Amino acid sequence: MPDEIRILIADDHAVVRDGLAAMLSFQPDMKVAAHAKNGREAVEQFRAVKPDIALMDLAMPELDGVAAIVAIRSEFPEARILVLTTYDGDENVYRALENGAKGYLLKDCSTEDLLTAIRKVHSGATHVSERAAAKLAERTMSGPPLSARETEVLKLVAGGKSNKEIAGLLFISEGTVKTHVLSIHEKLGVSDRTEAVVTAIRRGILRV
Amino acid sequence: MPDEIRILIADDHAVVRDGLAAMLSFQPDMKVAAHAKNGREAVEQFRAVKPDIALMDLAMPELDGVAAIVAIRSEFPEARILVLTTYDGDENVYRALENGAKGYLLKDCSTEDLLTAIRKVHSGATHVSERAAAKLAERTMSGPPLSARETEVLKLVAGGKSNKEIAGLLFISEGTVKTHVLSIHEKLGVSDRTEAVVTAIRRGILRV
DNA sequence: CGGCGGCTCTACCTTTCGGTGGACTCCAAA
DNA sequence: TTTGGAGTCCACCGAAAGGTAGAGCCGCCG
Repeated sequence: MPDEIRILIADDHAVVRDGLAAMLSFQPDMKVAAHAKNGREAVEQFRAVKPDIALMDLAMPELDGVAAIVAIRSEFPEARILVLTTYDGDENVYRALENGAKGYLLKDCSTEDLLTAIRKVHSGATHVSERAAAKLAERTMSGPPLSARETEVLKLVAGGKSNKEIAGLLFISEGTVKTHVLSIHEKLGVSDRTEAVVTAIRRGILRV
Repeated sequence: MPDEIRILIADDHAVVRDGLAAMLSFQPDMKVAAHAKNGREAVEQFRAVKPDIALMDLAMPELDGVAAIVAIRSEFPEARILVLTTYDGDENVYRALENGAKGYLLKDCSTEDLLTAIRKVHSGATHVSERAAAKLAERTMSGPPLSARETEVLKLVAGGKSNKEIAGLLFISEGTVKTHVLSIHEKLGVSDRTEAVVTAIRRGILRV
């Protein structure tokens, strides 16, 4: 059957994978071609079965969804990847689409939405859910992104490190760390390190 | 058919609900009796259909899983509720079981594990996954729980409030706030407010 | 080439936090 | 009834963080 859509499901939750597979098994024009429980497996399976669509969660161990997208698209630039994930901050939406995902759906969408999205992406279109699009707009609105160094500092702040400890770990002066922390405050629109960390977690810049 | 297990699925993600339903539809001895997309609906649906088992996620809007468990069990003390959720801190495992959940599974379990757990709980036994049990042990090990007041203070700390601001909001002195923050540090095993917030989020004491 | 942004550093100041060591009430459990 | 924990308050100290105002270096892009 030539019009069958062959699908790769990548999600670290077995019950979600199996549930999706069971759900898709009712669709005559779709077939689950492979499963993957982390990003590494997703890349391997993509290479092995060359699915028409990859349904990809973002929060996965070993290699996260964005990294898997990057790896797959560097090898198969035509890959059609549809992100299907839970509520994630704007940063994840941005990173996924920036790296070539063709669609972005939240898991609270309906089955019909999912099937529609799969067919749309398979036909070459893109599909971003309203809420994901809203998050993207949010991210675009909310000022310049953190630099690599700032993100590095922020991670250590989230680990409860003091400015002095961070300075030691990064081989820079405590004053420089303060400068970074202050520009993090500005960019995130907060005024202390605790709120900075919470905001970053909520927006998907940091993981817990 | 007298041995059919009638199941209520409560999860805020439609694709997860539908996926689980599709998966369970392959089991001849099980039947999905109702769906609920939040805690309030879960209580209503439980009352309406009186399922043999409720499969309950914890992170839900309107009324969270634990609150729904409390409500259902106050009305139906014999209710058999099986929690099926993603990685959650030890605090959630504790609260769910403390309030009468009969089982606790993580979503990364296999389909067989889930079916086994459903049958076990239906037969009157309890079923807690290894990883959930490990979290429970962790919680038991990690000292006394936060008091209500301390949790209240911690929420405000997570909101980026200073001790002085918290004092104003709670109508207590700044010194008292400091006392609370210090005992939060002790109980969580940290030494600054930022780490306290991150630890609390990881353990499920605070939500982002 | 010139400008801009990221990264680094310095100096100085004020505010906040972390930590110690108390003290007093109230209430519940032993 | 006594003990203990929670919650409230106090005073004090040094350390850390927040904030300001610079400055220099480097690499990229117009």
